[in-house]
Amino acid sequence: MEITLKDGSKLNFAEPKSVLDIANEISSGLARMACAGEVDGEVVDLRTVIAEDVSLNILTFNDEKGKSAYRHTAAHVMAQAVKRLWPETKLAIGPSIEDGFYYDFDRGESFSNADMLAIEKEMKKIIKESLPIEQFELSREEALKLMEEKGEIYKVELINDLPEDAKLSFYQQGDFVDLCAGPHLMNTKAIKAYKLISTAGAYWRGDEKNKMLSRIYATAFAKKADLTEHLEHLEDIKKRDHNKLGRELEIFTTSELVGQGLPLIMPKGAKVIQVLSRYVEDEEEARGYQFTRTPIMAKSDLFKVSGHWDHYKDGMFILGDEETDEEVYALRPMTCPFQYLIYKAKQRSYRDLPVRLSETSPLFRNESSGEMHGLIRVRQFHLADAHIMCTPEQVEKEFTDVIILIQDMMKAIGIEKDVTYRFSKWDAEKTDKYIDNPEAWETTQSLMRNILVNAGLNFEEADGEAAFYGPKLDVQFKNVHGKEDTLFTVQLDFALAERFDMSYVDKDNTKKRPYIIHRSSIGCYERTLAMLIEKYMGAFPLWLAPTQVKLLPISEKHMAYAEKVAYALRKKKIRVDIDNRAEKIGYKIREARLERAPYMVIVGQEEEENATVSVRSREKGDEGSQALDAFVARLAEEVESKYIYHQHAVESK
RNA sequence: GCCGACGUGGCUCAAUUGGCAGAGCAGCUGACUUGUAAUCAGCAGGUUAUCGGUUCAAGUCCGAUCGUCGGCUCCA
Repeated sequence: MEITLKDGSKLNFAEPKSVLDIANEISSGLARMACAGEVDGEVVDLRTVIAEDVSLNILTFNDEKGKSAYRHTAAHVMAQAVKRLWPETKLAIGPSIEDGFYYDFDRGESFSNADMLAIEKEMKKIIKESLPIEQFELSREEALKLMEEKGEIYKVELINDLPEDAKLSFYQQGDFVDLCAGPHLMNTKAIKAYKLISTAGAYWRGDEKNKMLSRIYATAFAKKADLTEHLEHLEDIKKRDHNKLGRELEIFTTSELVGQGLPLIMPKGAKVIQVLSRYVEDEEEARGYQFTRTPIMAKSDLFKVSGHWDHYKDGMFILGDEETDEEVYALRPMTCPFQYLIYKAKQRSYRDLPVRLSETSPLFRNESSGEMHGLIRVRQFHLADAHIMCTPEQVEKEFTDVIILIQDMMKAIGIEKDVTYRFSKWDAEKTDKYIDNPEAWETTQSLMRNILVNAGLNFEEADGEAAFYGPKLDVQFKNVHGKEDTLFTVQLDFALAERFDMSYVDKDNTKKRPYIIHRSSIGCYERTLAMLIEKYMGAFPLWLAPTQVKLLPISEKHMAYAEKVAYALRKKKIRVDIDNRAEKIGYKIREARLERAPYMVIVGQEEEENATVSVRSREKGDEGSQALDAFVARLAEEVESKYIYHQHAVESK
């Protein structure tokens, strides 16, 4: 047989050989590093015997899939340690994940810090014992018998749910056996560096109706130094956490008196949001949006028509008591029905379409108590929301224009490379979650997929992530903890025009249903602000910075000149703060740096005499002195160039 | 909502493991009038998240509530 390696070279063998043997043929060093193999693109165990011509890639810890096999093995070692310490513990599942691995256990109680240390210690023993890891397969009957004997009820459930013809693969190391498709390393001693990170509750099979198990998150690396680096990285991440930094920088605060999920945006945070929303509204207006202002609450009847009452009543703030009151109101969880009624307030002709209605909407959602997180998940927030009512012929262009708008917004705030796109579809199984109209779902989804493909977007598809009334394009962003959230969304709604009896009169003088696109441009301001804090570690780009110039007079004697400089800057709409305290200049600089001020301007006797300023920028540090006029012009231009960037984009279309 | 950890001046943290709540920074007042990452001195600031219990005695132990954090579930 002939084996083709990654670099194109070929090896010939007369006898069948395992992946590990072949790795050994290449070099003993590679064999030591090998975690798994990839045969004709399929990941296989090192034990897999190859008997025919294939292309083979030996995977090490440096390959994602090799890393995954390595960590999965570490997960088995951890599970073995837990079983040794607490034999009654039942095993659930233990996969590798992005930065490590976890294992879910049912021990009746959760793991304490002391338990975690004990587990780490036991893992060390298991690794030292150099237990060979062996793979074997069983028939369904034998597999069930083995797992039942061991009392592994979760494994029994897993086996029963596997298809009839599934191979039932097991891995064994010493006294420990686990149902597992692999691949795995050859011996427990291969695990060099590991660390238990945290414990958490997790529902069996991710269903809240099931029992809550105890999950242990951990990680493993091939080198100790890499583990240390990873742990340091985790510490660093905490420093950019918007929830900590945002409070330190006086962007927002919270109060127990106000309540959970109700952040108080402080002047600096409010300034960033104001600058952003002015920008967004100007951009939208330039692209043909009209603005509305609609009530923050409505009678329950409105939400009953839209269907939100059925789907999300538990998530709404309801004013009044349905049992006793004649009329019940609710704070609005979304803007759509209000804008639909504006659309319906007059007769629409095909000539009027598309109608693009935009609003910076305060919205209220009664999120469950465990869901709130800083500014990312809150109970009151402000969405840059809009609804586009258009004809079927206009849908593709309108949808594509929304994508362009969102991409322009992302460029403006500098995050276009930090996001991923998700095409969120319905799930035919979950009939209670989605409007039951399979045909409409299929038509709308294929229409949307075409639009996304034509727009050249690189997107993943996700089942069961759609809105109840239609599929979505979600723009996803990962926060510092690696948790993914939707930042922006565009939705194709095939259902609500019908429910609200919305129409337009077409060329042929018949009434037709418009298509509706729901979209946010810059998303919800609170969440976007959180993302910006983490992205820039509080050092906002100049045009967004709450304070653009921090003016630092050398002493109180130079306050008058400082005021003059401030006036010159403010005339150009540059946001200036003067530090007029009787402190030394070094002290003032230190504080201005901690505030992340983009520019510091130092003025003293020398500057006053020559009508100059001494500039210190966030990027370059001390830039020396410049003529006041020149500095003002430079800054004004730097801010302006950012702001008008996309206006040009519109004009050039 | 569920699992777990946590809650001491604005912030960061002490308090001999049940025995007088304390420090630094920030704040205020005064002095200094300063040239590129912390000037000096003084003052003020706490019903230890809240409520209840155990005890001669509770920041510390127990219970409930509220809130924060990490997960799970959910996210129109």
